[in-house]
Amino acid sequence: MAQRRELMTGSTASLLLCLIGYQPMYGYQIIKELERRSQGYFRFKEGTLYPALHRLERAGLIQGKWQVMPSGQQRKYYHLTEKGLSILVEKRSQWQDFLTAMNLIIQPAST
Amino acid sequence: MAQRRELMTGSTASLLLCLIGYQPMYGYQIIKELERRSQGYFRFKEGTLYPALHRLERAGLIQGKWQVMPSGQQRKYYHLTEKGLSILVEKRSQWQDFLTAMNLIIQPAST
DNA sequence: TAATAATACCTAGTCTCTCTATGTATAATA
DNA sequence: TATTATACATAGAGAGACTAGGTATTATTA
Repeated sequence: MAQRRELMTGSTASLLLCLIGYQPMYGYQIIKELERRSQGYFRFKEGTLYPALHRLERAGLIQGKWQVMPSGQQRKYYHLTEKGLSILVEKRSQWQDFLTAMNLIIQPAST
Repeated sequence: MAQRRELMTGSTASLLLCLIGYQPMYGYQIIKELERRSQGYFRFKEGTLYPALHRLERAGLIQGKWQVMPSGQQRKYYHLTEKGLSILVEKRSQWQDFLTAMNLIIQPAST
């Protein structure tokens, strides 16, 4: 919550790839979904999300497509590319490694 | 390892407070201890560690004291301040919250 | 109906943090 | 004697999160 900013760097890309991996999503939806699924913990700012999405797209991990709603509203849906999927798999295992290492320090069993 | 840089931001302060909380330590020792305890995962660069220690000291969370070894070598031992201890407690619980939220996204149980 | 809130996208500039590269100095080892 | 390990330090580059601002449409509410 308050202190989240610090732990955020580096987790952002994983979170976005993960969500978009479930199903194609648009930016605003991602913000809401992240908040819902994390039970209110993640509250991405637009100034964080949109640049992050653009970075992922430039890197070829996701691809965005504009869609016009019946109402006339425009949304940019992002879906995972093949490369994005393989990076997602990689990032999941990196998260596990990081988690393991952190717990060795943060929750000490002994000396 | 390779990708650690990303996940690192924000965990550094917690790791340092944690280690120094176990016992007063000096910089070089912290690098070695972090690597040992994390079974090789954490390999802090000096350019990361020393500025981080200085930040923590400026913030009043740790305090450094020069000590001269019998050999003549100088080491700067850091110990936790009271404020540092309370922040450490806080950071431990923040880590738990972050971990919980991440796992809700990264390891989905359902929709 | 008018005002407000929610939806939906965007970015320039600031701030903070990690890392590279570099410097200094001593002790231990080959 | 030369090299490696120990021990500290910082300037500058690069990356990413956030603030603060902008545009536009739709839905709600007073």
